[in-house]
Amino acid sequence: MNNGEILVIDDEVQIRKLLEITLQSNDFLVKEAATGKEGLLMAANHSPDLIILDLGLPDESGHSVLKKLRQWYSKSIIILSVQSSEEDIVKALDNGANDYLVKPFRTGELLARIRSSLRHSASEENNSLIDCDDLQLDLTARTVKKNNEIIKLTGTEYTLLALFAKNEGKVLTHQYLLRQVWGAGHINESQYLRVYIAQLRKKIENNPNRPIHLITESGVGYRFVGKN
Amino acid sequence: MNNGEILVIDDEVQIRKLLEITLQSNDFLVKEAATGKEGLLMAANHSPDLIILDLGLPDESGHSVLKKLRQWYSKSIIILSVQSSEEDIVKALDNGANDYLVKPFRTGELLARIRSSLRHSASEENNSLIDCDDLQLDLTARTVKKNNEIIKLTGTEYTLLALFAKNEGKVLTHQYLLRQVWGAGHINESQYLRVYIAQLRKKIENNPNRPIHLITESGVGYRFVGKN
DNA sequence: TAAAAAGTATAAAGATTTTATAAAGAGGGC
DNA sequence: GCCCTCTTTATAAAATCTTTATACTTTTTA
Repeated sequence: MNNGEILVIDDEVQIRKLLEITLQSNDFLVKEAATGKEGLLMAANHSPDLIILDLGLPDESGHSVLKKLRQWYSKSIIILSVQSSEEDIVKALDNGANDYLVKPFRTGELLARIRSSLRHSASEENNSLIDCDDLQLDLTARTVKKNNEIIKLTGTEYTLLALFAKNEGKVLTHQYLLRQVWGAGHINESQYLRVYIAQLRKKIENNPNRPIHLITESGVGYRFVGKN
Repeated sequence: MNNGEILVIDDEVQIRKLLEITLQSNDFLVKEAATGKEGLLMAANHSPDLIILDLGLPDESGHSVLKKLRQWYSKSIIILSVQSSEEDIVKALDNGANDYLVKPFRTGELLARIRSSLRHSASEENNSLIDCDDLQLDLTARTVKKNNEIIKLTGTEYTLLALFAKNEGKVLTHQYLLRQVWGAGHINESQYLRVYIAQLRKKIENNPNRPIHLITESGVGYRFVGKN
C-alpha cells in the first residue's frame, strides 16, 4: 500500500531519519534532501504529494526555498521551525505554507497534520456548500445553519466565517484575516479579530469556552476545523 | 435517454473537451461555443436547459455575455471562474448567475451543481404556485393570497415579492434587488427598497414589526423565508 | 518551577451606520 | 379633477461596528 510521496527538506540528519522511519511505517514513500538547492531539484523531479520543509536550512533560508517552490508547486507544504521563531512561522504561512510544526514535535501530531493536508488538497475545496458535522454553510445563499437552524450573522461575522470555511484546517494568520476582512489599512487592529472570534464562537460553538471549530493558534492566528 | 441540453461557453479547448465528455457520459446533450458572440447566438438558437459560462472569455468579458443572456434567458446559468477573482464571482451572482464553480473543479462537484440547478428550475416551472404556510403566490395568474384572501399589490410590490419567492432562502443583495426591479440606473436608491419592503411587510406579515417572511440582513440585503 | 510578560477572551459602553415608517409631494391615466 | 402609484423627505428605531476595561491563558524569562 502507498499513501503518497513525501519530500523532506531538512539539514539535520536526526530529523530526517526520524521522519523517514515514522512516515515509511505509515506507508508513505519518502524522499529526502539535506539542502535547499537539493530540495528544489528533487521537488521538480518527483513532484511529491506533500513537502515537509525546515525553515532553518544552511545554504539558503527556508523562506527563499518556500517562495521558489510556490512559483509552481501547488500542493501542501508543511514547515518545521524552532519554537522561538514565531515571526518566521507567520511569514511562512503568509508566503503560502499550509501548516506548521514546532520542533520538537510529537509524531502523532505530525501524522495528523499530514493527513489533514492531504485530505484537504484532494477535495480541492471549491465547494459553495460546506458541510461540517453540526454546521452547514451555503455560500451562494449566504446562509449558515447549525443543526438545521439558520444562524443570524452580521456582515463582518459572515465574511470572517466564510473565509475560515474556505480554508478549512489551515492556519490563517492575524495579518491575513485582518487584511481580507477589514482591508490592508487595519492589519494592526488585532482586537477587532478577538472581538469577532468571540462573537462567532458564541454563535457557532456548543461550548464557546472549549471551541472545537474556531481554534486559537497563539501568537500566529486561528484555524477552522470542520469535521475531525 | 436525455437529461437535457447544456450549452458550454468557454474559450479553453481542454475545458470544453472535459465538459463534453463528462456531460455526454451523463446523458446530457452538449453544445459548445468558444467565444461570447458565438455563445449568445447558440443560446438564442437552441434555448438550452442550462448554460455553463466561463467568465474569462477573450472577445467580450463573461460579465457582458451574462448580462445580455439575462435579458431574455431565464433558465440556469452556472459560471466558471479562476480562484483568485472572488470579486468577479460576487458580481456575476449579482448579475443573475445561479451558481458558480472555481477552476479547477472536480467533475462530481460540477454534476451535483448541474442537477441541483435543473431540479430547481424544473420545480420553478411546474410550481408557478408557491405555497408557504399562510401565503400563496401564483406567478402565472399574478395573484397573491394570504389565508385564502387575495391581497392587492401594486406592480412594483408584486415584482419584488415574486423575485423573493423565486429565490426562497437565499439572501438577495440590495444591488441585485434594485437592478432587477428598478433597473441598473437605480442601484444606489436603497431607500426605494426600504419603503417597498415596509409596504410588503404591512400586507403579508401578521406582525410587520416582527417579520417572519421578509428577513433583513443588515448591510447586505433581504431574504425571503417561506415555511420554516 | 515560579514569576513576569505577552497574548487572548469577553462583556459592555459609546459611536456610527443602516433600517423602518409615516407622510408629503409628483406624475400619469382615466 | 380624482385616484392610484411612485418618489422623496424627515425622523425614529434598530443593528452593527469600534473602543475600552478587565480577567484570563499561554509563553517566555529568570
